[in-house]
Amino acid sequence: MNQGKDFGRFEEIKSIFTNYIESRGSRKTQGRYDILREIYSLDEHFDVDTLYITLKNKNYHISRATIYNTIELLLDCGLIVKHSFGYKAGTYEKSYGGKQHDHLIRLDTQEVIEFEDERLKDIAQSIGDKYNYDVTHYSFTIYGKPKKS
Amino acid sequence: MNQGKDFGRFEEIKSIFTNYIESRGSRKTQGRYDILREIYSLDEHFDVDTLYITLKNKNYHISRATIYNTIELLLDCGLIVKHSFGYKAGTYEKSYGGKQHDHLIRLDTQEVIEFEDERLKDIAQSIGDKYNYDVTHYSFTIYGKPKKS
DNA sequence: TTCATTGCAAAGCGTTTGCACGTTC
DNA sequence: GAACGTGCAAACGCTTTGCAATGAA
Repeated sequence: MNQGKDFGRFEEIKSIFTNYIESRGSRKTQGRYDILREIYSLDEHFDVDTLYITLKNKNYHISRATIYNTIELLLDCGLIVKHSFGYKAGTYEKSYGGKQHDHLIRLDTQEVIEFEDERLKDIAQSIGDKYNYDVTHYSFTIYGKPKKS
Repeated sequence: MNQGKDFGRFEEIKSIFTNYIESRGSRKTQGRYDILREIYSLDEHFDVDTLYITLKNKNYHISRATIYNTIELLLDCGLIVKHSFGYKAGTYEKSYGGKQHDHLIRLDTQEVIEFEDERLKDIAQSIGDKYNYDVTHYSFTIYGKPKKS
């Protein structure tokens, strides 16, 4: 089960976060770990408000401000990605341990089709090498419309 | 000169827009063409507010609401792209006749490096074919940090 | 003439900020 | 104990909306 898989890796993820926090000289607060755990227990995209409500319903006492603060940290250390397909901003997703997928957007209806293509990884890698970057993740989005045939 | 190149194609671009407007049964207003022309005279990214101010300074009497309205149409017919690198939303760019380029984002500083890679076009095409889509454009964004070497 | 489009200003919505309080180090 | 982080609410900035006026068809 998916959730199980992610939770199995959670210690690893948590330590990535811990290392990052320590490297910044920031503080390891309970709320930050609660948010990280909640995000990694989700199978799909999330937005801040939904996450806020979810945490509230689970009786965590965490404000939106803290969520935004934590998301900033998680983005910086590459544990989540901010999705943006050219619309519907403010959507995030965990980015560690999942299967890479990318998106085909239908321009007239904004329908989203997910696809996988292994070639992209190599290209990302080669561009990273070219500029001497470690690649954390990448995003490939295609826009189009069904062929009129 | 770059601007000259784009203006040379402007009639073509304009007719794409006209065809799209007609296909929707919408109206061909002066403002819409003014906005299109202004966007295609720009060499780089733009945001709505800058476009609004620019038009205002050129003594066009066009409101933000109209700009948003027109941008919606231009997005729908693929003449512009909404950029989003995971931050700094609300940035647009013309997407017809320009050279395809993609982006490598430095996660800690958000510096943007532009690169070109012809392989992406083929991949976009092959994915489009797979789902029977005409590909209008695509966007490949890589996130990472400089190697610590 | 009709009705889509416009301008304007107000409203909406996601995100950020200021401040006093609470917590980590 | 000293900062940093937090919660709250107000502020902010971008985008959308309601409505009367305008203008394309």
